[in-house]
Amino acid sequence: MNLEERKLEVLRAVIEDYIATEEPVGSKALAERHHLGVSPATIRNDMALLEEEGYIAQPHTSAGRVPTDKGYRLFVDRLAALKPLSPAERKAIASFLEGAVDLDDVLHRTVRLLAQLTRQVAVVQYPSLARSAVRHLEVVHLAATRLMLVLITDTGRVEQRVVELPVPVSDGLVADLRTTLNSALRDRRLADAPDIVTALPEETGPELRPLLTTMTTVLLETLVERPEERVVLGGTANLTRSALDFPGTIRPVLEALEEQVVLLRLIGEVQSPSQVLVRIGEENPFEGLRSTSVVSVGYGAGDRALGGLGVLGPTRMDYAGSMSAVAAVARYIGQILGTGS
Amino acid sequence: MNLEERKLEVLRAVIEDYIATEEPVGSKALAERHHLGVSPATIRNDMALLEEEGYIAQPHTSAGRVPTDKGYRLFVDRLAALKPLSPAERKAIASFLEGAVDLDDVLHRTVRLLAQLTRQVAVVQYPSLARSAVRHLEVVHLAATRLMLVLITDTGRVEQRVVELPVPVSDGLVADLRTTLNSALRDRRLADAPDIVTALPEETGPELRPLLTTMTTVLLETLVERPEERVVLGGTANLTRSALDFPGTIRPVLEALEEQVVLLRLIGEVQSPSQVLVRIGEENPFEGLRSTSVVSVGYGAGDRALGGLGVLGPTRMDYAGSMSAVAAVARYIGQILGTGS
DNA sequence: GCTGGCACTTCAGGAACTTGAGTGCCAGGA
DNA sequence: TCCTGGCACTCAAGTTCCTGAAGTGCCAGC
Repeated sequence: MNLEERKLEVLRAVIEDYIATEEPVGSKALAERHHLGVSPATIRNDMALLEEEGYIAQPHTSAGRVPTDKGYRLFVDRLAALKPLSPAERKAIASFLEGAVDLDDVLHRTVRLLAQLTRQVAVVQYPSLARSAVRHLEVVHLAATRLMLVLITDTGRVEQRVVELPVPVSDGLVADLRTTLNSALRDRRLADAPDIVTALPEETGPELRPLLTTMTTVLLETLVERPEERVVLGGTANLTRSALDFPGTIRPVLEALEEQVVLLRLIGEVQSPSQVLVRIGEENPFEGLRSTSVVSVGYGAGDRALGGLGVLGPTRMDYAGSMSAVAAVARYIGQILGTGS
Repeated sequence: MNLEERKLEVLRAVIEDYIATEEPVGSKALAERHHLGVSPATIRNDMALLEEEGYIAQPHTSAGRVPTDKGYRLFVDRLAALKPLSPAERKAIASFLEGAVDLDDVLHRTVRLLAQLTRQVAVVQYPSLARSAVRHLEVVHLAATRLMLVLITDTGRVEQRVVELPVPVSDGLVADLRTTLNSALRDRRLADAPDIVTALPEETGPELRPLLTTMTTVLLETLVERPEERVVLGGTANLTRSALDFPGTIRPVLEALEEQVVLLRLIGEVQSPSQVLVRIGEENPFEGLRSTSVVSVGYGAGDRALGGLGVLGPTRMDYAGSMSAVAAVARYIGQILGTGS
């Protein structure tokens, strides 16, 4: 084993021990717990080198070493093998999710499952509207001048908007509207809706045209252009597992987690399924999350990403385990939503 | 001012100062900050009496006094006048909630608003299905043997269930089903649905009967008997405002807040609107919430309670302010949902 | 290039002490 | 009968000091 290899082994050992003990790890402890085949003194030299290169640091002179963000990064990139899940974990995933009754239910169960598997904070994004396809568009005639537009997607999302009309409309006209909208949009992606819909009024009779225009405008504005992206959050109690993880308090973390915008940027940015993304400490774009890491992945049917999910925890977290769990759960959810429950 | 009156005044003063300073309050400080017209020595005597009766306590011999749960209870019952909201607060409520696009949006805004007004954790329950009325029932023919039942209530809730059928059905039959269900259930409360629905099959033709039975069974089972009660939570970061509020950690509190069941029992139990309920410390039915207080109230249209909302914080909280805020927001929400947005 | 030895640094924890806030009680006065 | 000022007492919190333990860096020797 040459110097470079051994240094990497030492880094791995430092990280593993630090994750396990939550305390700075010294050369002697390393020599005892890992059979590196060299003496503590040699390890000390290697550690001095690793520190020079910025992979580990000392909280104070007479303490052991602690991995830096850069150290974790190297670990994640080169050293962390995805561990296959235990049979018990696989079973937990399956049993946790069976019996879900609708989309809300599936996602709430998922977030609990992830939080439990990883013992971290879990975040699951609702399937993005833009990337979903229309399964059905219903128009409900609530009152003479009031319609409700109900959109049902192939991923199980249901969105509704109430629309006030300038003039009363008849039931017959509403039925026409329903037929027109459905035959034009069924099974099409919402992302494609703008193009499809703008051509519609020209193809229809003059009677339907104003109503159709009103409704497609609502559809585009509130469901396609400014779609309500939603996320579910769970396991926040896990933030308190170790008091040492966060400088001072968990307050900034909780505050960041309250912002949907933040959560969406963390796990909702377009990600291909099966490509696990890890953001470590300072790599995070948000002030309050500088001492946390985020492990996220897209989920979807096949290569079509519907949304994202992930976990968030202290930089001192079990990256290998989290990455495996996140990937496995995403695969599972992709299947469930792909079949259109 | 006789002894009893003065004792109450002293209790009020202790509570007010304790809430303001977060520190045990002594007789001298009280005499200075409140013009009670007596000397510290006299206040000391009164405090000794209040302590004997269990309204205040000493953390240790040489410290000032701290209110007990019993003290807060007396304060809330006899001393706390609802403070009228400031114009700024009224304006905040109105502007926060205008422009909400659907029910989810209304409730999410509400929870943020409440958390911000009270600087506590806020909880808002979705309008209870059982207490809502049916605005429309839609049946979507997804595939030959697969229907989706969509329920739209007058409070804006939309629930859907996918139903697999044993045999294929025609579009015409589905239309019949839709008409039958709607004419029977529209504008009726879901709580009354069981009675209405059981009589239905007998009144219909033999062709529709099996389908109708299947669908009403689903309707009753998943939407009436085991309805999905939901809540929205916000402002958890406020738990960290003062480190002293919770013995040890906020962990048990966060854990309790993750349980929908717990939240529902806290704010969802049938409450009449305009009757603010306060649960103080040990009065709470949950282990993890023994050092928190919950201020809750029902909201609804008129005297019909649709759901509950409230805030949760340390027992050392501003009861008067929280009660006012909770009541005002509930009134506002009741109006919005009553008009059927 | 590795190892054992050694001097050095720093933190954690405990003991002893001081300080200050606050109390309880009592005797005297309205 | 009730209030007040005075006084001795108690206890937590902060300060200082000390010691032990853990860990390092460096160096000479193999």
